[in-house]
Amino acid sequence: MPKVLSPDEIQCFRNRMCDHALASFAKLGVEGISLRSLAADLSCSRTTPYRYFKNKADILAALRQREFSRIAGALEGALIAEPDANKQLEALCHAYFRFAIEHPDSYRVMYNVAQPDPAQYTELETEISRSAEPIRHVVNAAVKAGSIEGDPVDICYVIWAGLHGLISLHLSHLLGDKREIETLAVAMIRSLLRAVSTEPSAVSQRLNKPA
Amino acid sequence: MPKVLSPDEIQCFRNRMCDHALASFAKLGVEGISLRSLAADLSCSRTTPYRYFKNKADILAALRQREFSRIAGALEGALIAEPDANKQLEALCHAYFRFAIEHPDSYRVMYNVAQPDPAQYTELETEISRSAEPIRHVVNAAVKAGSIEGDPVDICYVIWAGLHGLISLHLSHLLGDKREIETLAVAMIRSLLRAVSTEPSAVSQRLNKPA
DNA sequence: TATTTTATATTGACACTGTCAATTTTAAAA
DNA sequence: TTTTAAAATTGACAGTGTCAATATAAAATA
Repeated sequence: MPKVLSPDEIQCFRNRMCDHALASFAKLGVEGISLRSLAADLSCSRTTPYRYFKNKADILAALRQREFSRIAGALEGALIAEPDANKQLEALCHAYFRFAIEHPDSYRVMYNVAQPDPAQYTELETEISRSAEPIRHVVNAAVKAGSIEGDPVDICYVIWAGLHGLISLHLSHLLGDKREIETLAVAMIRSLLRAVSTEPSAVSQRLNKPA
Repeated sequence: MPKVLSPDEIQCFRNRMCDHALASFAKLGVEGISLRSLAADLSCSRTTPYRYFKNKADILAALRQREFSRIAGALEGALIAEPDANKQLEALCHAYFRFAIEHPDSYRVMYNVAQPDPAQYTELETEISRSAEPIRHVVNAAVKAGSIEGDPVDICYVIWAGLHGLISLHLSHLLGDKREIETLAVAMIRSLLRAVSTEPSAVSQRLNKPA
């Protein structure tokens, strides 16, 4: 009988494909990169990828699932043992920014690429919601501890949107290249914590005054 | 001699093309819509658009320029005569959200579509920076009046990012369809004003407590 | 070892795309 | 009515995603 591909071999091919697709999709968009050129990168024929992926959109979904899993892991790793829930939240926000700045292609593929039939890829959606869990967890704890106040879901969304908005504008080169993104990230995190915290003194500093 | 197209006729064709391209590009992306199908919408031949646009990317640039001009006009119109700079800023933020919610396709085309050779389209970039001017103006006035404190550019970016982030997540259906976007918008604006304001009492309310 | 078997890989083919060149149409000027 | 050149159409080409048909090669069988 024939040689059957082992699960490891299949996973290896899929990973190599995702590796090559990551930078390409992020730079030129999914439609800007041909399946044929990706196949050439892997030194295989034009239709070989069809044995490992259903179609081109399936490659994108696998890639996004991998990258969402990656950021989820990074955020889970940033859940430090720290009694002060506000400091925990601050560390988490910094970890979110750090991942986006260090892996801009990943972030672009996660949020800036149109995914056809998103509801069809349940494992992708699982990783997406896993990536949101650490913030949910810390915010819930902080609300229970009383260090921040309000509807936890609203707070999560406001914080997430603040982080995501700044990263999104930065990655679209809309923030003026002279501004240091790290400085803006610190300002944004300080603003968000100040907005939701019950004790203004803990994060009392305002945005930097002009130099 | 021949019939020469008047500037009005040229503008009319370009506008009709942008009208059809708006919803199409927003829904399926630029590469998901063929120039040929757009031409069919206009009941003209496949290559007729090439007399009015340099190429497909040029259609996108013209469309984005038009939509950025539209939001710029909306924000300029929201610059109310109001002595309280914080209320002015709040009105402007609401106008920003209102435009995005009422014109989701426009917003998607403005921020969610990869524009090839962006630096080449100077008139587009002009409209982009015009759309940012009202916020800059109000923030500068508020800083001068002392009602908000900090580096004006940082503050503009933080506010813009907060608004944009929430809209971006909403338009990507990442906010949970049950949440009312208007509620979240109010919460976000309140958070941003609270974050930059010098007088917490003016915008003292925190995010809504759970129901 | 030689043959069969069948999963894997490749090539062929098709409809479709963006864009240029060559051609036809058309309306105003002569 | 004829001329003229802008405007519109058609032809053509390389390139795309994807399916069907074919070729390859490795493992199981004889």
